[in-house]
Amino acid sequence: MLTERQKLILNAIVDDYIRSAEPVGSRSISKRGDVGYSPATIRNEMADLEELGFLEQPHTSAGRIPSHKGYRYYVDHLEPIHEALPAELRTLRAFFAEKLNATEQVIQHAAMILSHMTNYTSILLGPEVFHTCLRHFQLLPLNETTAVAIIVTSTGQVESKTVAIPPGISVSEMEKVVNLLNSKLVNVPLYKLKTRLYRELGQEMQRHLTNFEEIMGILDNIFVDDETDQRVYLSGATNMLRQPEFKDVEKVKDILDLLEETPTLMKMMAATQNGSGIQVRIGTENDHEAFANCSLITATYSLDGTALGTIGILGPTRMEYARVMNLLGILSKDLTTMLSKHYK
Amino acid sequence: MLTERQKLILNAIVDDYIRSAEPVGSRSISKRGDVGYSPATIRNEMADLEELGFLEQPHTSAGRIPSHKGYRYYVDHLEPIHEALPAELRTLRAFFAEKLNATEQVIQHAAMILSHMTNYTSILLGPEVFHTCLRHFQLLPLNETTAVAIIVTSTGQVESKTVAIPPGISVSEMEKVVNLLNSKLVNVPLYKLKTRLYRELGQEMQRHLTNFEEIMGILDNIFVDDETDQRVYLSGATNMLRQPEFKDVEKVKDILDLLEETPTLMKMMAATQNGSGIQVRIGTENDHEAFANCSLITATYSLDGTALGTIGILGPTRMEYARVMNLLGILSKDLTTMLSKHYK
DNA sequence: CGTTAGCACTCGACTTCAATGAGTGCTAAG
DNA sequence: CTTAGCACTCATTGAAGTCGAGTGCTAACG
Repeated sequence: MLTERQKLILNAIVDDYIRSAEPVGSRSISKRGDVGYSPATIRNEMADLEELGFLEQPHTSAGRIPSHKGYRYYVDHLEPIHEALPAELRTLRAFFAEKLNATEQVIQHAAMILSHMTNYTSILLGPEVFHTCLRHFQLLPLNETTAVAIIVTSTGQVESKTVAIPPGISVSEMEKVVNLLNSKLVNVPLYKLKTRLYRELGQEMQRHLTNFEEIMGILDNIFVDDETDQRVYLSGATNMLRQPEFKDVEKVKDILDLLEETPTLMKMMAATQNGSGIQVRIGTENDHEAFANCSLITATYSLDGTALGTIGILGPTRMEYARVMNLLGILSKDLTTMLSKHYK
Repeated sequence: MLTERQKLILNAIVDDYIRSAEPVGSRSISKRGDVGYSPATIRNEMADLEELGFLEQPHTSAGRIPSHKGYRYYVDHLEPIHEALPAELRTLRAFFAEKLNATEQVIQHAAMILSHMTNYTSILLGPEVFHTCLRHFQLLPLNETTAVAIIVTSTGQVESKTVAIPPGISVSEMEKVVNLLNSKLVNVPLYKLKTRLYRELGQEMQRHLTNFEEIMGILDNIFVDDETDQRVYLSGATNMLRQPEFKDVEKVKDILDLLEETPTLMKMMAATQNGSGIQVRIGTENDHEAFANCSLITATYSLDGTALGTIGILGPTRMEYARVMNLLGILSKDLTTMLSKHYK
C-alpha cells in the first residue's frame, strides 16, 4: 500500500514527533541521517501521506503530525525489539529480586516501577478472581453480633468481609457450616461458589441445620461477587501532567477524572483481556472521549495458562510505543513465570 | 487587638475572596449589605489591615487578598455553625444508612463522599493499628513452600501476608505455634506483638519446638510493623485542578506528586493526631513547600476514646473553612459513634 | 473628629500592529 | 524522478497603546 520511501518518511516523522512533541517539517527530516532526500522530495511525499490520511497539519504553515491512522501504521509495522536495553532490563529484574510478600504487593510495586521507568501512567488490573479457586474459608466471631469472614484463594489472595450474625445462631452451628463448606467447596472457582452452594449443599445443610434460612442469608452476603474482588492499581497518574500536550489543565482534567473512576477503568482494562499478547489502542480506539488524545498499551499476565490480570500504560498518543511495548512484554512474561514459580 | 469594624471588614474580604478567588476591592465590600461604609472608609481600614499583616496586595492597583495571618484570624474567630445545612446533612447521613461491610470500605467510601461534597481533596488515614489488638492469628499452607498468615484485629481489620516456609517444618509443628500464639497473644496491642513474642514466648517456644530459629524467622517476618498497616485513602485528588489558583499546571504538579507519595502523606496526617478536635493548617503551616498555597483541615475519629484515624480535607488556602470544618465535625462524630456501635 | 466625595495616579489585562521565520506548494530546471 | 528556487501562509513574538479597576491622598461635610 505504501512505497518503501513513504514508509521510511512516515516512520521518521512519527519518531521525531514522539521525541519533540512538535510538528515536524520536511527540512528536519531531511537533515536526519536515515532519510537521504531533499526537503522538497520529502514535502511531496508528505503531501501524499496527508492525502492518504496518515498525517495531519495543525495549520497551513506548520509541519506535519501523525494522525491516529499514522500511529496505527507505525505501531503495526514496528519491528519487535528482542534485546532490551541492558539498563532497563536490570531495573526491571532488580524488582523481582526483592523479597516478595503477597501477590497484591508485587503487583502494586510493579505498577510503581513501570510508571517511574516510563514517565507515563501505569494501570494494573489485579489477579482475576474469576479464574481462582477457594482454598480455605473461615468465620471468626468478633463479638456477639458480628464476625469476619475470610476467603483465601488459590493464588494466596485474602478477601475478608465483616458480617452481622443474627441472634440465636450458636457457635457450634457456625462451626458445622464452616467445616461443611471447607470439605465441599475447596478448589471450586470463586465465581461458581454461589451456584454450588445452592445446588449441591442446599439440601444437606437444610438437614443438618436448624437456622438454615438465616445462615444461607449470611453466606449469600459473603459470596456476593462484588466488583472489588478485582482491584485496579494506578501509579503515576500525575505523569500525565508532564506531557507537553497537556500543559493546559482543561485537557488533563477529564483524563484524571476518568482515572479516578475505578469501575470504568476496570471495564476498560477487562475489555483488553479478550485478545492476547500486547495490544495497543490509539486515541479514539479507547471508547472514551477523554482518552481521545491518549494511547493505552496493555499486556496480560497469567498463571497456568489462564489470564490473571492486565498491565497497562497510558500516555499521550505521541507515546514511545517501541520502548513501552518492549517493557510490557518483558514484565508480563516475568510476572507470569514468577507467579507460576511461586504457586508451584 | 482589632476594632470591631476591622474584624467586620476582614471577615467580608476573606468571605468574598473565598467565593471569587479574585482580589477584592473596597467598592465591592461597600456594596455588600453587611458593611455599611463607603469605599473610602473601607480603603482606609484596608490600608491599616495591610500594615498589620492581615491583608496583601498582589500589585499596587489591585484589590486585597488575605495573607496567611488573615486566614488564621478568620479561622480562629469563626463562630461555630451548629446546625448543618439540611441538604448536606442528609447526604452525609444517607451514607451511613447504607449497609456497611468492612471498616475499610466505610472509610474509603467516606473519603469519596467528602471529596464529592466539598470539591476538594480528601485524605483519610485508616484505622490506626497501633491502638488495635490481636484478635486471632492463623497460618494457612498454600503449598509445600508457602503459606498465608492472617491477622485479625479487634476492629475487624484483616491483614494478610504470604510467607515462605523453609523445608523441614512439619504441619503439626506449625499448628503448635499457631495455638500457642492464639492462647498467649490475643488482646495484645499490635505494636507490642514483637516484643511480647521475644520476651515472653521465646523460652517456652524454644522448649517445645525443634525448628525454633526458622519459625522465629517466619514470625518475625509476619509481625514486622510495616507502614502499610496504616492505610491512606485519597479521593478527589484531581479536584485540585478545579481551583482557579491552580490553572497553571506547574503549580499543581508538585502538589499531586506529593499526594502520590503515601509515606509523606501518612506522616503529615499522623502529625495531626496529637491535638484533638478540628485542626486547621494554613499554607506554610504544613511543613511542605508544595503545600504553601494549600490548607489542610483535619479531624480525628476514635473508638472507645482512643484515636483510630484522621480525616483531612486539602484545598487551596482560599478554602470554605466554615463549611468544611462543620462537615468534618459531623463526619468524625458520626464515624466515631458508628464504629463504637458496630464493635459493641 | 470620623466619614465621605473627588481626583490624580498606578499598573495589570487586553488589543492592535508589524516584524519574524518556519514551513509549505508550485514551478521549472537538472 | 529529483531538487533548487520562490512566493505565500500563518502562528508567534514583542512593542505600543488603550482601558479600567483600584488605590492613596486631600479636602469638604456633618
